[in-house]
Amino acid sequence: MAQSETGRRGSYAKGVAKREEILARALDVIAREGYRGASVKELADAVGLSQAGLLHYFDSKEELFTEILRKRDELDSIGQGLSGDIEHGLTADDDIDLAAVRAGYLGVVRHNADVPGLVHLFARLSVDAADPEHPAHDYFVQRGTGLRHFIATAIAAGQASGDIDDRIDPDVLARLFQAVADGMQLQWMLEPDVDMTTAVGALFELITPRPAGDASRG
Amino acid sequence: MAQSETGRRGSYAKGVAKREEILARALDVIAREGYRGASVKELADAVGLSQAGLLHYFDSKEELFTEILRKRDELDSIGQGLSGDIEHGLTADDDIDLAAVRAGYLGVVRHNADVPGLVHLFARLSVDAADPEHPAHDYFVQRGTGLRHFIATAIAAGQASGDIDDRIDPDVLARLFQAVADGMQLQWMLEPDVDMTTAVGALFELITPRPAGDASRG
DNA sequence: GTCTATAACGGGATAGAC
DNA sequence: GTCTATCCCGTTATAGAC
Repeated sequence: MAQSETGRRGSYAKGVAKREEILARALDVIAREGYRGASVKELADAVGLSQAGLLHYFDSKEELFTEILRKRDELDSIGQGLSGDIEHGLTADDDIDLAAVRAGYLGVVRHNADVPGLVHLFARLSVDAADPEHPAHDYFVQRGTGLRHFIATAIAAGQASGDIDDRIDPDVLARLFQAVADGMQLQWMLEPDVDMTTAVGALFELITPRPAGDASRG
Repeated sequence: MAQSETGRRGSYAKGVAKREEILARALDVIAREGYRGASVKELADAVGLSQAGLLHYFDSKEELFTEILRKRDELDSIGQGLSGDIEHGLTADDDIDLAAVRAGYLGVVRHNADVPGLVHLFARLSVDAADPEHPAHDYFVQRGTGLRHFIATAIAAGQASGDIDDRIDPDVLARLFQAVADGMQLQWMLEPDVDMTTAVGALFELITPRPAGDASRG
């Protein structure tokens, strides 16, 4: 248990910076070269450190990977600066609408196509983190909660304004959205030709009472 | 590469039987005690063989696990005897309706709650199998295709009879269903309290034009 | 702070006895 | 057909030099 926190002492500043640099680099490497049960060694090579050198900054492999995920979320989340919000509960509930959710989702899908390794890592960890003992368990729980809150808020707003079918509870619908996102991701990993956009677009269409809903809000 | 096929010679009969017994036993153990990156050794112990003894029947660890999954599918698939159909393309397309899909799904959900280890193994492998080189890759592709075909057929029928919203292409909807099933499974693994049924019920509700659709067909 | 070297372990696979 | 024994590999983690 070394410096798991973000620099509580002045002299840690350098170390923290290096940590960040390592994470950024690792993210980059995994994104491009893929994650095939990546070992600390592999990552160390990519980062330009020895295995021991890398573990100097992270207490264990699992902590390292959890940090990588967290960093990824920090960099590109649903919108642009959503990630902070996801973790702390959203700040400005009002200017969230389904168009934003949709746009954000499309952006993520587009981006993910460029970083298959990260997607793989993410999927892998989300399964492993099912174990309550796993270091990333809480991370995934919180991430899911925040994400659903974000979506549910948008849905509730849409229902209030009559744009969205109000038969379904917003929280339930949010779960549905999350499930579809994760599930389609899985299908895409298995068969990269599938178009995640179509399925999600269908879901959007299903929740709109009107027949033709191309974009924008009513 | 030993006897990967099902008994091509008479004298293999015993071996095949033993294989089956091993798989059944392994399934049972994983179901109850969970799958935590299970090793061949662990499984061998559970089955009452040595590691080498077990590998006498399976060429590699990965083949073993793929076989386990296949066996699971054989035993409990969506309906009762669906699995064979899934693999070979459905036989009787006519008597499939959404009620059957729904009932089948509910059955699986209920059953899965009793075998968390299997669910975990399945999820783990479906991620790993994204790699085209993975021995279970084709299995998952085929399984998905069959499953979606099954669902799409039911949907198409429902649309024809006016029970289902016909805005969405059946194949796309089928993907959506699969995604929801997989995605909810993931959420459930992370937080066992979530009720998979509710979300899927919501999806069913979304695709029915009518407000109150409790069960049965129109 | 970073390296080399190595410990300590566990994995899957294989050889060979029975 | 099954076991024991062993091999060889890769893993994480640590000790200690620089």
